[in-house]
This record gives sequence, C-alpha cells and structure tokens, in this order.
Amino acid sequence: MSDIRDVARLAGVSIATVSRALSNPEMVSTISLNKVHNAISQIGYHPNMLARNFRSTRSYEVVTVMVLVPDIVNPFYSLFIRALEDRAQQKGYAVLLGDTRGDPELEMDYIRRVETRLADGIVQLRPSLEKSQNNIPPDIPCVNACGCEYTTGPAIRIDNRAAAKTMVNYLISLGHKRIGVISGLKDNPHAIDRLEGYKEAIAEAGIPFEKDLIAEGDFTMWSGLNAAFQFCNMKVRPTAIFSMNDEMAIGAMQTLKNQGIRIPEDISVTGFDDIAYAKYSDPSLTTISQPAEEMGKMAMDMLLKVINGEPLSQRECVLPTEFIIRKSTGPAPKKTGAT
Amino acid sequence: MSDIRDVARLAGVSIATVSRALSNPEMVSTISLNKVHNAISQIGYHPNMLARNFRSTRSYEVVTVMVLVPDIVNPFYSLFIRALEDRAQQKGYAVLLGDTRGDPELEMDYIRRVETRLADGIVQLRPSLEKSQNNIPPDIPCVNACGCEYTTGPAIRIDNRAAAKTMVNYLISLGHKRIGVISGLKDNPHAIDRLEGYKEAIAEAGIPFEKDLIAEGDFTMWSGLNAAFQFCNMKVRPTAIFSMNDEMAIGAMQTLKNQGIRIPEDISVTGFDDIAYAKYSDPSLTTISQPAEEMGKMAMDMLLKVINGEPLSQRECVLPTEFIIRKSTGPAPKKTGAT
DNA sequence: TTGTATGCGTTATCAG
DNA sequence: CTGATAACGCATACAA
Repeated sequence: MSDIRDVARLAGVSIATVSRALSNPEMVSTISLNKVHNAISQIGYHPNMLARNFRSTRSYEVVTVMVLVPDIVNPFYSLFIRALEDRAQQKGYAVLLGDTRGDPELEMDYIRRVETRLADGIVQLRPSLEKSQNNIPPDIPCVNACGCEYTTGPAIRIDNRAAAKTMVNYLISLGHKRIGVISGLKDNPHAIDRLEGYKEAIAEAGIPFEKDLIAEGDFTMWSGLNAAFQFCNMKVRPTAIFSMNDEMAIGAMQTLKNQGIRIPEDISVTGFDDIAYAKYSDPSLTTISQPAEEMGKMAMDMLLKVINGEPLSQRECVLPTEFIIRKSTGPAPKKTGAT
Repeated sequence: MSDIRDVARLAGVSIATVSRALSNPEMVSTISLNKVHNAISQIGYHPNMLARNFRSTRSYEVVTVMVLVPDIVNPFYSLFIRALEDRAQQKGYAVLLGDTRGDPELEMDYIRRVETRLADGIVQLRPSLEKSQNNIPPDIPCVNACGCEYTTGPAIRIDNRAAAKTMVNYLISLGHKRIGVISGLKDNPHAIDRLEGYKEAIAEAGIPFEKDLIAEGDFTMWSGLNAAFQFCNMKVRPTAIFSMNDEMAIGAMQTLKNQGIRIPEDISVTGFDDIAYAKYSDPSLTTISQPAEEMGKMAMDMLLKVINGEPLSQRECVLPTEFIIRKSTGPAPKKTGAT
C-alpha cells in the first residue's frame, strides 16, 4: 500500500503539497498538480480515509452514519434504508448497518460503537416512547425517523393517529360497525397511536369499543395469520379488520381465505405501509402509504444538520400519508357474518 | 470527549498501561486494572476506534466489511444481509451498506471507498461472469456470495442449473410439455445458469426448445406482471411457467388471474428463492428455497479468513437448495389451453 | 505557492 | 509489570 510520502517522493514535491493537491487543489500550482496526479496514477495511490478522518476529529468532515433498524427484512424499513443510503452515497457518506432485531441489548452494542467514533451519528428506526427513551447518549447526534407522538428530539414521522382514523372512518362509511384490529405489540408506540385513531373514529360514529376486537400481533405475517383465527372463532365476526401493517394483513387474509371467508364480500381487510406486495396480494390491499423513501432522504439530511451543529428549521417533521383504496375492502355484508 | 491521557492521569498510571488494560488485560496487574477501570467509568471514556484502527493497519484487527448488494429491497438480499450482519455483530465487526442498484458506476464508487480503507473487505452480491469480472482490485479481500458457475475467486453459491432442472423436471412429471420461462435479464449469470437447467430438462424429455417460450424480466414483480402477457396472448399457451424468481412469479400470477386463467388448473406457476411472501401468495408458490441466511453467515466467515490471510478449505462453496411444492402447480390440463 | 514541523489518539517497542 | 517514546498517514499552522 502506497503512502502519501511515496507520491511526494515520486512527484518531487513535499507531502504537504500532495495533501493540498487532493483536498484543496486551488492552493496548488498547475505544475505541481500535474506532477502529483501523474505520480498518483503511476503508483495507484489511495488516500487512507481512516487516517484522514482520524486526523480531523474536530472538523466537521462527516463520513459515517449508523442506521438502527428493528428488522431490515421488513420491506418498509428496507425501502427506507435504500433511500437513506442513496442520499448518503450522493453526498459521499457511508452507512453502517445496525439490525437490532428489536433487541435492546443489541441496540446498545451498536450505540457503543458509535461512541467509539465508528460512526458520527445515528438514524434510529425504532419508535420510542418518552419513558423508554432511546438509550442514546445525548451527546451523540441522532434523528428518530419513525417517531411517534411522544418522541422527543429531532424526528421524522407520520401522523399515525390521523392515518388510522382515516382508514377506520372509511370502513365505517362502508357500513362496517364491528371492526376488528390486528395490532402491533401493545407497547409499540405506533400501535398505540394507531389504536388511538381507531378509537377516535369509532367513538365519533357512536360505536362502542370492544376489547375482544383487538388482536395482538408483532408486525409479522405469521402473527397476522394467527391473529385472524381469533376473529374467525368469534360468535359474531367483525365485518372488517384493520391491520396495523400490510404484512399482518396478508397473513390474516391467508387465514380468512382458508376458512372459506370471502374478501371483501364477507369481511374487509385493510393494511398499513403500502409495501410492494400489498398491490399484488389477493385481493389487493387497501392501505395507508407511508413515504418511506422521502423519509429516508429527509432523515439523512436532518442528521447531517444535527452533526454539523446547524439549527433545524423544525425539531419534528410530520410527513403526509396517502390513503389507497384497493380491492380488499367493500360494503359491510347485510347480515353480520355469524358462524 | 475524553482522552486516554485523561484516564491515565486520573488513574495515576501511564497511557501505555491504560492501553494495555483495555487490549491486553493479562499484561496488567490487578491493582492497575482496577485503577484504570475506575477512572474510565468516572469520566466515561470510550476508546477512539478510528485511532486504534488507524494505528494498527497491519494488525489483523478487522472492523468493517462492505456489502455490495444490487437491491436491498429484494427480500432474498435483505434476508442474506440480516444474517451477514448478525454474524458480523457477534464477532464485533461492522457492516457498511453499499446498495448499487445494479449500477456499475455506483458499484465502483463503493469499491473506491474500500480502497481508501473505509472497509477491510467486500462481500459482493452481484453475480459476475468471468468476462465482466467484478471490477474489484485483486488486492482487496472479497467474497462473492451469489456466484454462478463462471465466478472466479472465493465464492458461495448454489447450483442454479441443477435447481432449475429439478423444478422443470417436476413440471414435466406433471405432464407439462409447453413450459414458459420468465427469465432475468439475458446476461445475468443466474438467468444463464437457470436457463441451462431448463434446457437440459426439456431436452432429456424430448421436448424441443422454443425461443418464444422465454420471456425476459428483470427480477421485479412488475416485470413478471408484464412478461406474463406474452404468454396470455399466445395461440397455444404454455401450461406451466417457470419463473426465475418469486417476485416475478407473483407478478405473473397477478396477470394470469386478471385474465381469468386459473392457477394451477389452467396453468402452473413456479418461482425461485422462497421469499416469505411465496408462502402467502394466492395460490402459495411452488419454488426453490435458497439458504439465504446460511449464505450470509458463511460469506462473513469466509471473508474474514481471506482478510486474515488464512487458507480457504475450498475456494468455492456450493450450498444445497430445497425444492418446495405448494399449490401453484398441478397436473397439466387435458387439452392445451388454447385461447 | 511551497516546505517543515507538529499533532490527532492509539498501539507497540524498548528499556527499566 | 510499567513507563517513556516512536510510529501510524494525513492535514495544517507557520515559516519561507
């Protein structure tokens, strides 16, 4: 591996000149510039970023960002990350992956790495409540990109409550009165916000809240598949199911179809996120589209500002969602689907 | 940010002792060890990995690996990466993300970063032919984790040809004689290998090869959806479609169903990869399961050996696949489905 | 415009 | 077992 010294020697200039030729070409004469460039291509020199970056600890030369994601296999997250990474790449920054699998221990491991300067900042994709505040030390730059209503600090989020309410209102407008919910884990902030929206909607429609209509999942297809059984076995089945994400909705539809229940004739199903598969499911899924890519892009930009100490125009950025009607929803059946 | 010097001062020892206490505790007396630990927790010291790593360039202390992936949104890749990252995390290494979006320019950008020592090695997920050799300089440690038959250098792969052949043989055993193919891009090594398997299978069954039965896609659902039209419009439709991945198969099924073609009664459809959605598609997809997680794990282990200069027990590791029969395939219909 | 010399935070070498 | 001190590769203040 060749040195900056090797280049200097070959080019017949000082290492300072080589350094400048690379970082501040305008400070170097054309002649030297040429000599340096020739030398570089001759010996195939690549500046050592580790050294460069290490040297300028106090400078605002960012290089690496760590993204903390609960599960990169989830299409919503991977879409987000692709956009984030794209943005970073454009600006010449690098993205370190930290798949926490929802494990707080693992998350801490990753955070520690950032403390060791392996990265300059964090994009947190785990929604965090105020109490169980993301255990990220205050001195390390961080943006929460999946915030909820209780998130503190720089954050990007959607209005989960309003989106959920829109969805449930739509179901109500179709005549549904018994609307089941497939929720995320009860203490998940998104689940909390979305349930809030559900409650508001039914309350305004004069529909009483029934605890039995809430099934708990964990945002995986498998959990959606299981949750649906709870509804199949009820004496009076709900005529619609509001699933808190698309994957659980897809799992649930699987169960329903296996039980001979028609969608949407017998029961309507809705999702959340609008992952790619939502459009291709059978039937295609009515859902809420989150601007995953926009969020990824913004998260990157926002974090850079935080790192560079620039002021944020707004601590929190709430992005709009889109309500997408497909074929998994329809009018409530005339007689409630008793078993 | 506190220094190693701060720790030394507070602990009343030399910085060398502090360094040793952290890296080689066995070389330090218990007394000093305690003093150091106390000091560290008092001032909240975190060793600067950048400096540490920079200092020991020639040491075998790896920290970062870059994974070059065509598209992280593809579930097969994200599953692979999750496993890779998991393994890296266990060993204390970090994974830099390089989503190339299939763009060679972008890929070069990432490779350059590795040349600048931002990472110590590369896991390449783009299959590469010998001719269009992955343009990774020979001096940088690399493992190709999606190899094909022509891949050179350390590689992990499956036997695409054999897997494809198994699948097509199965379709033939069901009585299918006109078997359409939804291929990846023609010059994609995986597509080439799998097509080879298809050709071998039909040849052995005495079925002539028809160029018209090959539709080209690009491994996205959208392309599968479009490719299927080619078959729908044929005078004599194929009775089975061998899609080179699950996503295209899912897209194709969408088209078929929209055209009123029943699966598998009128036409059988098969996929490749066994992504999570394959099980939940309608009908569930007969496919080939690739051991994505196993591959990710092995890729990490293999790359570490390469980086550390340890000898590889075998240059290439060919992993077994699993043939999974679900509900998208059935006996060939009696009369060929003429339009 | 250029060169010299210093320091970034650690590890490693060498005496003690 | 411990403490000075010299690297590591580069950027930069300062001097020329």
